Amino acid sequence: MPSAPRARRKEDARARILDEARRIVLEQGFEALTMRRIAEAAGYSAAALYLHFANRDAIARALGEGGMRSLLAALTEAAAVPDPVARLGALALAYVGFARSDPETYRLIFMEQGFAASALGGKDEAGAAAFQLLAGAFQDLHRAGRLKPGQDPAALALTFWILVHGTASLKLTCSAFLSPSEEDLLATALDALLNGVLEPDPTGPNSPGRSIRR
Amino acid sequence: MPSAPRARRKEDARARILDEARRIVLEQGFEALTMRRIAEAAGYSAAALYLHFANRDAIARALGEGGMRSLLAALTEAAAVPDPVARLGALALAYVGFARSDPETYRLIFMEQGFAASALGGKDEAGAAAFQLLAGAFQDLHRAGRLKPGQDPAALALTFWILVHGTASLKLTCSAFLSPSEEDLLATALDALLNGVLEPDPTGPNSPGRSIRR
DNA sequence: GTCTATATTCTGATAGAC
DNA sequence: GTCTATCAGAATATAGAC
Repeated sequence: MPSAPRARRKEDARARILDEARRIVLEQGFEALTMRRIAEAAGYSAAALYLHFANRDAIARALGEGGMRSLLAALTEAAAVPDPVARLGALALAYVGFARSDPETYRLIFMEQGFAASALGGKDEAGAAAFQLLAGAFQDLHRAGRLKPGQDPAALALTFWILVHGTASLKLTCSAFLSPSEEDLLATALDALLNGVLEPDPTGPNSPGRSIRR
Repeated sequence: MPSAPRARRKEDARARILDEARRIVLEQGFEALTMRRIAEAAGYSAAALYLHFANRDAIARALGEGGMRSLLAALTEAAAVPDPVARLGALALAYVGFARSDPETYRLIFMEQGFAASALGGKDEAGAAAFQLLAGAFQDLHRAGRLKPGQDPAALALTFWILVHGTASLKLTCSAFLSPSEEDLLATALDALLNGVLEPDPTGPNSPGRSIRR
C-alpha cells in the first residue's frame, strides 16, 4: 500500500489528466481526444498517461462516468420541486440544459456507440439514479391518482426520457432545422404528453397504439 | 460533353463506388468507411476514387443524401394511410423501422455532427419533403377540427419528430437500458401525445409549459 | 481512367534509460 | 514515475507512369 502522500500525488495526476481531457472534449470535441494532446495539455509525455490509465478507452469511460454524475447532480436539484407536474418541467429543463452546456459530453454518453453499452449496460449507479428521478415524478402522479386509468408510470418515464433526449440530441445535430428554442419545444411537448392534443372522442379515445401493436 | 456510353460508364463507376461504400457502412459502421476499403471493395485503387469524388466527405454526403431519399420513400408509403391518427402510427413505425434496418445510415444523417448541418441546413429536398409528410398529418387533424383549440400543427409535427427520433436514437445507443420494443415505446408515446396521461383537471389543464416559458 | 508509389501526418501503445 | 525514442500501422491525398 502506498504511503498517504504518494497516493495523494498519484490521485492528483489522475485528476489533472482527466481535467485536461474534459477541457479538450469540451473545446474540440470527442474525436480530438488523443493521448498526445491530453499529455501535452497536462504537462506529461504520452507514455506517462499509461501509468494512470490502461488506455484511451479508460480515459473516455472516466469522462463519461463523470459526466453522468454531473447530469445526476443537475437532475437532483430539479427533482426538489414538490409538485410532480412542475417537477417534470424542471427536470426537462435541467436535462436539456446539461446537454446544451456540455454537448460533447452528452454526445459521448448518449450518442456515441460503445459508451452506453459498456458503462450503462453494466451497473452505472449514477445513470440508474438519474432515471429514477424521472420515474419518481410519474410514480408520485400515479400515487396521487392524477394519471388516467391504465397508465403505467414506468412506461411514461421512458416516454419522458425519449422526449427530453430527442429534444437535446436533435438540437445538437439539426439545430438549423429546429428553429424553436429548447424551452419552446419542451413546453409544447410536455403539454401534449400530459394533456393530449386531440379533442376527446365520444366514441372512445383514439388509439394508434392498437394499430402499432396490431 | 462526353459521349453517351462513356458518360454511362462513368456513372456506373460512381454507382459501384457508392454501393460498396453503403455496404461497408452497413456492415462495419461509418468509421470503417475509408478510401482504401472502398477502393478495394469496388475493385479500384484508392487514387481512382478521387476521379469520381472530390474527397471522402463527398462520398459520405452522397451516402447521407441517398439515405434520406430512402427514408422519404419509407415515409411516403406510410403516409398513404387516410386517417390521420392511424397515419401517425404508420409514419412512426416506418421511421423507426428505417433506423433499425439501416442504423449506421441513420447515425450518419441524424446523429453525426457535420452532416445534418451541411446537407439539411442547405436545401435538402428529400429531408424537407419527409418532414412535410409528418406535418401533413397534423394539418389534416387541424383541418378536420380534431385538435384541441390552440394547438399548432407545425409545433406538434416537431414534437412528433422529437418522439420518433428519440425512440430511434436511444434504441441505437442505449438498447440495454430500453428493454421495451420500439413498437411498445411508440404505442405508449403516441397514446400519451394524442390523448394525454393526466386526469382532466376541473380547474383547468395542467401546464408545466407556463413554468418552462416563465 | 486507372495504376503504382509515395508524401505527409496522424494514431495508440511500448521499450528501456534514468 | 517520467522521460525519449520508436514501433507498427492507419489515414487522406497527390505525382507521375501508362
